Amino acid sequence: MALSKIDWTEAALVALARDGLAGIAVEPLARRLGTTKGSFYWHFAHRAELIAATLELWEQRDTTEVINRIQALCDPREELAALGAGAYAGAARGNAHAAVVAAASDPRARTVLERVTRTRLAFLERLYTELCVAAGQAGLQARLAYALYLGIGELRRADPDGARTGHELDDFLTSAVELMMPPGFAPA
Amino acid sequence: MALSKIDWTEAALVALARDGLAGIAVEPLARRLGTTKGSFYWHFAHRAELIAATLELWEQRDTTEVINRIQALCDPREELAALGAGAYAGAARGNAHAAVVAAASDPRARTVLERVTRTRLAFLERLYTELCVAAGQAGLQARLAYALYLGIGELRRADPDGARTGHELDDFLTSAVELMMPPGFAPA
DNA sequence: ACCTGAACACCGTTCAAGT
DNA sequence: ACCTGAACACCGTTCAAGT
Repeated sequence: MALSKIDWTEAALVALARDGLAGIAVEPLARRLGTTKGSFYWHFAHRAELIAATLELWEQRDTTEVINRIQALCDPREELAALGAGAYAGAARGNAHAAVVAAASDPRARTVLERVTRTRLAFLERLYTELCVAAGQAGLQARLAYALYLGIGELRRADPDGARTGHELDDFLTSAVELMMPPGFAPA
Repeated sequence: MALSKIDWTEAALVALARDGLAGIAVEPLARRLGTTKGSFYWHFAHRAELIAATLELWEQRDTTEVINRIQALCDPREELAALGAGAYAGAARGNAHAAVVAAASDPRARTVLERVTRTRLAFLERLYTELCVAAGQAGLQARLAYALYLGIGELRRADPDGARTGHELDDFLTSAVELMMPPGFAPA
């Protein structure tokens, strides 16, 4: 039965996380969707259009929607703690982010990645401002926290079994959230 | 004139950093080296063999040799500070690391990446032990520092112009090195 | 409106033949 | 020992033809 642009884009997002930008390949996707390449070229002008749609979908899912969910907590300390926990859990869910970073030499990937990065940094900076960090320091604090967030995810992907015991992992995440809190604030 | 395995592998490492695992492609490399695909298949059994050689070369350059250079400083605090500075500078030099992380679903990439990660963590853990961090804490400290190190690099690749002024960048790196120092130690 | 199927160019791989 | 050049399979792209 008839496929839509969305069907192709969803499948492409899965492929992006699995095999990087190169994984967004028309023929393999067509096979997986049980259709032909000709079908694809009805919905999209070319592969580049699918890539653009996939990057947009990734931005929507992993940035726009995540920020909305976190903001619903309405307590800056809890929001920070949730981000700290999400750094590790999120890395398990998918490595689309890793794929986009690796593809940063591609102008299309770079554009989306920069927008996502700035949106996330701005969100964090606002959080620190709400936590009464001096206006001049909130940006620095945000960058440090975001670097730690990114690194936690990357470390997990690089060495999934690195923390042998659940206890080690708890200590690691607790310490990470502590580092993300502004001085004088206990984690929520 | 006659090419060697090394010539191909060096070119492949450049391609890996530029275009990811998929960038290690026989025909484009042959074109760049001014030769034919047939030449490649004299030196290598197949593309997979070139990929393996490239990952080994990456490990050698970006882990083995880096650790040797850092260790030559012979002062744990200076070594940590050098690593902190290198986190940012290194990200500019190449994103082979990002390519390998993104390719972590590939068993060959994952194997090398895990070995590199454990080697680096063990090096950091020894550094913290030399800095008199309690034996039970050095591992945790190492993981936090390495996550921050990775994240700094990834943040730079994601948003190269994020720190508008050189002053902002200095503050960022100074704070990062401070976070990497064990409590009670001033940066070198 | 949506899809199939055949065509062609590009890259991985093989291999017989050249120097 | 090292390389060329032709061959073939796979995927991006096009397009005429089908429902």
